[in-house]
Amino acid sequence: MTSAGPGRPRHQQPSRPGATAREEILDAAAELFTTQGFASTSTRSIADAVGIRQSSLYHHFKTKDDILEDLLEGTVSGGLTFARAVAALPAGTPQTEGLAGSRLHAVALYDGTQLCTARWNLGVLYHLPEVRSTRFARFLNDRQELRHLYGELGGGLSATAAGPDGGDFTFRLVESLIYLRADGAVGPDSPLQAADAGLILCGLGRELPAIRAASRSLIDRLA
Amino acid sequence: MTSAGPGRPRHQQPSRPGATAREEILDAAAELFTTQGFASTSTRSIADAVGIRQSSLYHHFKTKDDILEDLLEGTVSGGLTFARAVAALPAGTPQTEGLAGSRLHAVALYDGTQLCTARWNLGVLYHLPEVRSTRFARFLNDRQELRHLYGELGGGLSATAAGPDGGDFTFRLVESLIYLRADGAVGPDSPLQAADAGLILCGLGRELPAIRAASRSLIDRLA
DNA sequence: ATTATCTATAGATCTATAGATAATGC
DNA sequence: ATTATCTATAGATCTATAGATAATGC
Repeated sequence: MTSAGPGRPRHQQPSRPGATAREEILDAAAELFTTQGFASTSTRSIADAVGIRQSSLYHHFKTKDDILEDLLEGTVSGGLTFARAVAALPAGTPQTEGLAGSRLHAVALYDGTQLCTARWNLGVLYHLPEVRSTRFARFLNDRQELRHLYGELGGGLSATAAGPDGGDFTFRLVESLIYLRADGAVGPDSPLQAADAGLILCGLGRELPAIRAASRSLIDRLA
Repeated sequence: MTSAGPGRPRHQQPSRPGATAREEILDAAAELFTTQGFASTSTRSIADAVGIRQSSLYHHFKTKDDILEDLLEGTVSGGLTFARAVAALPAGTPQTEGLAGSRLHAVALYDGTQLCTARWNLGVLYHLPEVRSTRFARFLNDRQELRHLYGELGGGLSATAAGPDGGDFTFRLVESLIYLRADGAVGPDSPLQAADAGLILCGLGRELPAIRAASRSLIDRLA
């Protein structure tokens, strides 16, 4: 299903989505890390899931930590790019801020949808003690920047509109979708309603339909 | 500083709170599990932190999993006992439900305070994939019962007063304190404000001072 | 020549058990 | 006799490296 490139044929055939061997490894690792845990998942079990030998992983990744870093980075990079684009738009023009909070809503909806619909619920790995180390500084920095952008976008809103801490509160509500999903309350099947549910709480709920329309147009333009 | 009981003297002296060796082990394990991760923490490092030999752990616990089970159970048992007592009170009498939501508030405040002030932030272990196994059925069942009690207590309230899902939403907000604390926004120093902050969002905020007084009296009577 | 796989293995763990030893309480 | 510790170790891992092999592209 994959690398038509050179090299010795595989010991076993894989049954894994992914255009390249590297992507198959990432997908298998994501499944095992989220269902068995990171430290409990051996490089051997990842390799088995892909259909290659344990040592062959090291042709694609330098260490096991590198696999996790790639996965974590992938969960935040899209949202960060989107949030940067939204934050770069001039605020207050009818198109971008026709309704107070629509920029914040758009970012939250984008992120929340991603968290709910991604193939694996990798967010459960965010708070692993292992991830706090400087080894994952790039991911941690990106997540921190995203959090700050929420703060900026929520900064101009009234206290009730974005919750007690402004945009930072919205950020935390969006990330709480991770645990909703872990408990089975939300999933790829019912993503948008849940993301909206999180936002209703922000006080944005009063004008949700109009805000939703405004934020959708932002997403269409920027995503 | 501990077990004055019989047995050979310890190889090294511990510097760990706890009236018994068992409690010292639990405290050391809690620190290491929350800061290094469960699977990444070896039984040897727990023993080192206590000042005993690795194999001596097995006199107090049958397996490493048993240590985790004890710790998890300890985070939920107090709140469950309290919630059962509150739910057993007749609803609607002035003393117990003088204000709509004060029973729910009392339970949430009790749990939230515990999550914020406990010596270690063990809640970060709740969503470990390892914990989902039947091995931890007792903890999982207790947490599920607590969740149901939130649902009962929130069932009679208006939708806005307890959030979109009733008490279940309050349950999730309270548990989100775990991640607030992991991010340093809340801790043993600023527990009650944060727990209240979580509740403001439930819509209970409107009459918070009066509700707080009613729930405090519940806590004083039952805790 | 480059790429991707394989076999084989070093070296470092890690959990749990077996059995000896020392201190106390009866 | 009971309790709590210790030493020693079995047996099973686990990560990462070294070097051989096979397929492709130039």
